[in-house]
Amino acid sequence: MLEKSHKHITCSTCSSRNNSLLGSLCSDEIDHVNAHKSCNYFKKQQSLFLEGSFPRGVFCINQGMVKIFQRGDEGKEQIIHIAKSGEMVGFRAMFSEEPYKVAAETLEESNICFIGKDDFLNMMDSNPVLRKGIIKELSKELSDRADFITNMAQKSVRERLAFTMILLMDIYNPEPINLSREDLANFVGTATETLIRLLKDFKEEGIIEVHTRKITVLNKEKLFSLAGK
Amino acid sequence: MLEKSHKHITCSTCSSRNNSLLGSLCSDEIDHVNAHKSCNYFKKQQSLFLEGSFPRGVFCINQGMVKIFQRGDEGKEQIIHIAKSGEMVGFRAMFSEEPYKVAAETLEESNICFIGKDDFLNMMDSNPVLRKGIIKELSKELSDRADFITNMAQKSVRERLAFTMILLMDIYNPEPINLSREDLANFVGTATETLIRLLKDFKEEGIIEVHTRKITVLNKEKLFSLAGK
DNA sequence: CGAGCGATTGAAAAGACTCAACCACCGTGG
DNA sequence: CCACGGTGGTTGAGTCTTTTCAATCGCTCG
Repeated sequence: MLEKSHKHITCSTCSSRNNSLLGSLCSDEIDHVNAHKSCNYFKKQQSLFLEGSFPRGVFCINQGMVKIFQRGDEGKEQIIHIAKSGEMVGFRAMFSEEPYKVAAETLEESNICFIGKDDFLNMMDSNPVLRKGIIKELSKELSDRADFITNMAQKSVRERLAFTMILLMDIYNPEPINLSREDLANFVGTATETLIRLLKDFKEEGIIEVHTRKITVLNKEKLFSLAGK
Repeated sequence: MLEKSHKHITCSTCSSRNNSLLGSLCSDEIDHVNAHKSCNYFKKQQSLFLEGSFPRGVFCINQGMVKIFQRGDEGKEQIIHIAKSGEMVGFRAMFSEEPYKVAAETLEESNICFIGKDDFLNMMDSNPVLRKGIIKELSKELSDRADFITNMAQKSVRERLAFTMILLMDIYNPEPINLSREDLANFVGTATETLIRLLKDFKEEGIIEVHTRKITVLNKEKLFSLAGK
């Protein structure tokens, strides 16, 4: 159980920061961020920002899990990405100076800090390493999304489920995958019923093990070959 | 017909530059680019770069049309984007320092300039406006791709075709859309046969007019309502 | 204990794909 | 100048995947 603290989380000792985009900050910069950011505890299924709203800064996940999604015409969610501890979310729309095209919501209780737009942009101006990191990150995500598009367009639901489970395995590692059937379906891009039937198949084929919401991958190799990679 | 020149195209008088990412360059920078870049004439269906190769710089389209695509497991292309005059292609992988995940190929004969990696990166270091432009561009494309993913996941082929035609209309404007059936199908993410049948439907419904490869949109409103926007 | 939501199953329908055949246009070479 | 071959475009029929709709189950929370 997560400590439900509204307490300040100190950047300099934040274990999630090292392998994050803010890993390159010098101690002066850290202190500055630390002094200007705010820290918040989020319950499960709480919203960070909504589609259509305007970015006022970036969110930095200290502990927890956040889904990034879009709502299609009939209100069905399409999950684009799941962010975990150490990731920053919400900076894309801030750069493009447009309202968010995606929404963000916690999947579990989380501690998440918030850095204001100006603070963050100033930091980017003065820190070339941070800047390069951000640009690199944006570029990487672009190519991830190209893969995502190609998968969606060309693969069967079964193949996409395998692919998605590989992604989720890395995200949840070493814990089992823990998502509602609906969220899982909305990530794979299929109907909930179809997803459930496929999970059953995977279970019968010995690829996964299921305990209510928790899914453990037993045969990673088979998953890879199914995903067609 | 395009002038098949291997002649140098002068940046300072390039009509495509004003509304491009390089619109912000001062005259010194322009001169520098102009002196260091190379210019090339590309035939139709000529490759700019392949999936898996390493970026050595960026391509700047003076005149012409380029498709950006990925090849799926069975070799079927998925078109991710179509770039036109004034656009730069190939810089994403350059930033992420990874091999290209996508390939680029001309759709028609084109004049395309090439700026070396070092020249370009140096320019970015010294020009904050260019830098902001690039970051903004990357962010915009990320949200475009989120839309693309949601469309792929949730819409029918018919709806996706409508959506794609709206995109293409803007790209080809004021010319009619001019793509092979296969390329069009590979953009929409469907089989060529299915695409042809839907085109026929659209034609019968008075939405489009078709002359061999050339497609003219007659009823934009209907297209919008079909696309579900 | 009952309401309600998430998960599951079944059956039917719809959408899209595959395969195979055929057409139409275009440039080439005889 | 015309027959030929090739490529891209088109059509039809059958099949399969996936969705939809409806019903049921099971658990949790008040």
